[in-house]
Amino acid sequence: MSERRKQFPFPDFESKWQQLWLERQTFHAPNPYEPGFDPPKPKFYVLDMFPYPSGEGLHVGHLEGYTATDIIARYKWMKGFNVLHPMGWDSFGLPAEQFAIKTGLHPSVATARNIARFKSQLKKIGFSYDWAREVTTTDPGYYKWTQWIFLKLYNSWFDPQKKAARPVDDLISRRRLEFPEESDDERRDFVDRHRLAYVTEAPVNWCADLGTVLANEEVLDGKSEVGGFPVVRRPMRQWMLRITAYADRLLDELEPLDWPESIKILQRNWIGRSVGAQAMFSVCDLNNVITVFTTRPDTLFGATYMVLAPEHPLVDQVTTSEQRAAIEEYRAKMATKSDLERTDLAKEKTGVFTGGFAINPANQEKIPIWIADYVLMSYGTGAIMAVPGHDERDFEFAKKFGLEIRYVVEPPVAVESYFTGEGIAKNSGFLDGLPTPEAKSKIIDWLEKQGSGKRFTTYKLRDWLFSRQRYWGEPFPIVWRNSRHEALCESDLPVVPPPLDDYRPTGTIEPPLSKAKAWIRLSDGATRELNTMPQWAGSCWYFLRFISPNEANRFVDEDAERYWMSGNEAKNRRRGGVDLYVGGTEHAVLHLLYARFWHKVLYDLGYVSTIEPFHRLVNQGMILGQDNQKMSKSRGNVVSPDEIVEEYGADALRLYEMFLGPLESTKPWSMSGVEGVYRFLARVWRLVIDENQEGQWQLSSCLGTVQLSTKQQKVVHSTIKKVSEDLESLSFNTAIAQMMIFVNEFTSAEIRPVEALRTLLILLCPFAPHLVEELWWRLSASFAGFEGMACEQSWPVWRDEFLGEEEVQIVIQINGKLRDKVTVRKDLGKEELEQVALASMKVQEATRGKSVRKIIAIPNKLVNLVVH
RNA sequence: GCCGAGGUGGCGAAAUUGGCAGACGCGCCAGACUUAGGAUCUGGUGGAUAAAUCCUUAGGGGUUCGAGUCCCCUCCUCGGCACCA
Repeated sequence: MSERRKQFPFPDFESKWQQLWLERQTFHAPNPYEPGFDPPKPKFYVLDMFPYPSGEGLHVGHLEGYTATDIIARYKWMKGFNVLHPMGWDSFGLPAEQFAIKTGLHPSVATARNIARFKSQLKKIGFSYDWAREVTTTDPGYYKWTQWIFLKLYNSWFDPQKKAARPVDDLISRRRLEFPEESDDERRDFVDRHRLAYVTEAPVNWCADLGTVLANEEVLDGKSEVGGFPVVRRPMRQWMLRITAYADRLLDELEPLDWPESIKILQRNWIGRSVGAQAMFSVCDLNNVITVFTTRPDTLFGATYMVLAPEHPLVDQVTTSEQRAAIEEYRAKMATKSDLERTDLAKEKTGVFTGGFAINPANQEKIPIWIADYVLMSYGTGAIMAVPGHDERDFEFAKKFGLEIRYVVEPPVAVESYFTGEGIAKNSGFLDGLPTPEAKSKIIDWLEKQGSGKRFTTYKLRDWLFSRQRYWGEPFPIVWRNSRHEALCESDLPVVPPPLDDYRPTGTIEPPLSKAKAWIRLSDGATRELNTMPQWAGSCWYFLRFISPNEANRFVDEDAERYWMSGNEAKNRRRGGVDLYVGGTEHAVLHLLYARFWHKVLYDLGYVSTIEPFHRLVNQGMILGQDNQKMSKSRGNVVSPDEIVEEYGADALRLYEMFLGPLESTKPWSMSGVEGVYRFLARVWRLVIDENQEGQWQLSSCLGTVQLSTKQQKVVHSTIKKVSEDLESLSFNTAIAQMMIFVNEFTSAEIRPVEALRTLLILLCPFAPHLVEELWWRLSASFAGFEGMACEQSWPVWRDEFLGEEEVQIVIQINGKLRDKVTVRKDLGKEELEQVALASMKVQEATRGKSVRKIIAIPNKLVNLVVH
């Protein structure tokens, strides 16, 4: 096929226009105070999720979002906006390093090569990126500022009163005032416990095959998200970021964002705010209490036993000597099991009695304390009060081990076994007769008065495990001295990783950086932190660096940040952010949550002007292979953009990416579909260009400057309207369909009015920019109105008076079924419509011998006769 | 199990406030032009039927003059979470 002559000569002109756009800096957006900056112009920041440059290159799935944003960017330029549309590379992190290990190439070499490959692929598609703003997370000039932001996190704490991050210095001086007698070391310990970036020894997700720990978000079903290797829990000393401090703000400030509701729900579920109470149970014969969290404090009188997680610190003390052997056996069994195995056993409840008892604070009854793996150490307090009458899990456990079941809530309709809904309290002393919400509130008040409980909110969200035992990541700007961590000065940034030849995992928990003996030791005896940051670090703020990628003195230029991130509502400029952010759902709880967290910290400390980074978010759907399966190398169904550009051209690729269906939905690729839009582009070409006897392309002889017919006028203006409106709602597929209708209409015209073609070319320009520029340029040789480049024309405006006709077709129904169609004057009144309908021959036939009960007439639409 | 998104011709899909179901494209069929067609142009194309007509938006019920669209139930597909107290 490639031997065949192309239907239009895209190979001759695509690179020509790409070069011209570059040379003339057509899509360079000036910042405030820069030459060419035009203050009255509105701004528009349209952003893609930047890729990590893998060795595989791009496939057509990546390009769907990129094409959509490019069309919007070009459209906004034509609408008179100053458009920020940048691209860069998320080049640190596990995938890049795994690839490097596989191929034996140093990550820096492989990364540079992959970036070059990705960039040339993107350039061939004619995206209007402002390449002067390109950023690379592995560039020292970039990660200097990633490290700088880490220092801000390290040197801040979360003030619960203000619900905001504040410099840790404030905390130190405050502490000094409050506890003047405290030693420096004690004060440091206190401060270190409050930093937003802190070190802790905690059970973490260790993946031996990857040689690193992983964040909760990176572990799926007990396996690593990258590679699918087994992950086990083990205690290790790690860096954490205190994202949990922001849980409420991450939830509440999510509400006003223009994001898909489904993504908001994913984030809400991940944060998992749960409102209830803590209650304290004293342990019999021990001077100790077990604190539990419950969302149903109203069922306290129904708590007939307690369960501790096997790892709970009080298990040892509670266990009696008779039960110790059984408890130890159970705990040992649990310790060897991975999280996956533990949840797999979920079908059948297991557990062991500790021999110990606690006192139910509500009724002073003695209740047994068990341990069971259905109680998780990582949630709530790691201990529960079991209410088998009103909780499914407690019910199953109580049934299995013959524990007492007591019902304390009367359900609205009688149920067997257990009832988890709301009802009326019973068998609950002073709560009896109260509906659930009132009972909850009353028992909490009572607990608080007794000093044995309080209102409490728990979250599923855990602090963010921020260190990795990897080579290819940002080094921490931290050194250790006398087993204490210390921040480096800003002037020491960037901390550049040592040029290791052997950067593979060590096979132990020691990070690869431990191999760089000389790099580790500083002259003053301090040693460097050996962990590196996770992949997500660089992507937490890249959208800010795009604003001023070469700024040397600050992570982002202040004026430029205020300009590009500002909201469009004058009344609330804090409600700003990127105007349109397009990317896949896979980042719903990882990147999008982390980036929001960093942004809020930067906002609190006064470094950025908006509380949220991304005002409007759109998720593009996945593109499946032609076999309806997920595109993957192993299935052999990957479609590369290179072959499409070669065969059909960049414009056909762009157009098909948008024509195959709505942006948000999952849909399969089809090669014959590509041919379809390719044929459409060829029809546009032939609308303007003919082939002469010698086989050369020349302007068509059918072109002319003639008056448009009413019908043509209507097609032109309804196309302007449809394309404009569909672009605003990102309905690219239907916009293209309308342009096809336009072309079908004018293909059959004897003389093709140049004015109409000019409008079509402008509308098509954001979609198929190369073809349009070429035709525009060729037309400019013989016709007026084609000065400059097509992409610099202003967007056309439709006029309603050309949309309508004097006559409209009216549908006549009998009992809701279509019986006839008539053409009448537009806006004909109801009474006249009824007369017209009754006069119809078909209606008279159908209603003969029957009575017309009712007539519904909707002007310009239909008449429905109800007949018996 | 829970939460979310979906289910419309042979295929990808359209369808303001409920108002002609299937726009547009692919595929298929026929014709034209051609030495030729895997190019192009023109016409046709949801299903059943000889036809008038009837049926048709996963399935069932409901509201309505009128339902792809609103309400209730069931089934299926995809995505997320998963003993979260």
